[in-house]
Amino acid sequence: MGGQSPRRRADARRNEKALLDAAAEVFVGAGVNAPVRDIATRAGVGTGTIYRHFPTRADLIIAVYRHQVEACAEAGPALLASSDTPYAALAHWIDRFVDFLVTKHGLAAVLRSDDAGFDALHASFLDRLVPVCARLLDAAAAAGEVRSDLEAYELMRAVGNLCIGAEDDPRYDARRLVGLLVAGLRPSP
Amino acid sequence: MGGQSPRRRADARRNEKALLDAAAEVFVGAGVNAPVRDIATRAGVGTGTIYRHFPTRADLIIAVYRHQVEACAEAGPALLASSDTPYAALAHWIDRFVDFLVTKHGLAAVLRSDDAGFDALHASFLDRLVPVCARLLDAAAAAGEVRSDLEAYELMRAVGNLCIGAEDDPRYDARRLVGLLVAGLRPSP
DNA sequence: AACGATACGGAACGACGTTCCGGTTGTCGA
DNA sequence: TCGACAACCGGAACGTCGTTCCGTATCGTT
Repeated sequence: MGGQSPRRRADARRNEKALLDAAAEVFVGAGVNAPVRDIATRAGVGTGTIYRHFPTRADLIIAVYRHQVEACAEAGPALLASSDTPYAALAHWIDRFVDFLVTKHGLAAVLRSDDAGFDALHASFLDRLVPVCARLLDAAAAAGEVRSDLEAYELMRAVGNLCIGAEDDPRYDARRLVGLLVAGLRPSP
Repeated sequence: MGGQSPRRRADARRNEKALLDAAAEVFVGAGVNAPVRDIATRAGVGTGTIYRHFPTRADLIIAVYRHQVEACAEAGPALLASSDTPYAALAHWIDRFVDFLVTKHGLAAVLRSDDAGFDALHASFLDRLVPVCARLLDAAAAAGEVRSDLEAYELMRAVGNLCIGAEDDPRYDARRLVGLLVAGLRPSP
């Protein structure tokens, strides 16, 4: 991967960028489940164009948040190197992931796999982040700071689930609950 | 509440029961988000009839699971009386709640509030169960077994969220993760 | 300038939740 | 028993959504 194969037409490249920008704006206001037509209108293109560039809605979401997911992934090793203990690094990294999810309307809700069609998004995000989480988790387990019988995949899904619906309910503080879950990771006495 | 006010027509009562039975069957196979038309067909009625008896889909879901929610609510005080410690009672009760959610396809996913229109279901379930949970939580807090800075509402929502998508993913064990969360409730050392 | 490949726009399709209304059927008083 | 009226029913119809399809416009090249 690297070179964009044969070189596409100028209008195609222009429209792809317009769509990404429009989608990002619409997502902020109306959540990741905003109607496709709204995104197309905002970008000034037809609905057909959106599907030519992003075969499924999940592909569009992936593209919009690609950079942020990448940044989160890269923060993992950095935190491990700069934190006092592996457990502290894990806790901070998960905080960062939670911040990402909570600030994107409805993104967490779409991370769950049961809605067919979002498998691609599910896989894309998790494929990138689970190994990072696994490294932090393993380091903490090796240091005896957490129990060692939990998969990173399971932890990531749990954190994602805990973030669902956290945007519009002042009585529900996802950050705190994730903190509780992470606290529950410590080895039983 | 108690007496069904003026006494409805016989066919109305018959259809309501047929609808409840049909919905329960369809929910098992296709989840609580099964198409309304499927339920109407299975019950042998038109789609209009379903909305006359249950103004919104949430009302139908509430009616279908009313008995099980009630049973779960009643188990709370019983567990508190029969368990060794309040914390054990809380843990068992939450296990029971998790069993309920996990065995109903997609029910947990619909407990989150962000989908407008499911507010009624959200409120109905939580209004009944949050006080029960609060009593267990308070008892455990009073015994010094758990930290005391968490609302029952928040805990219930967290447990509900953790159960989302637990049916169709063998790599995700909601019961265990809820267990971890409950473990995280213990006071910090 | 002219041509072929490429990409565009938006009408069209099917599925869904929900509403509406003409026809039917229970119920109750006479 | 019977008629009339309110209650109730079925399913067609509407609006919204994601997605597909195809006639047309545009780009890049010769």
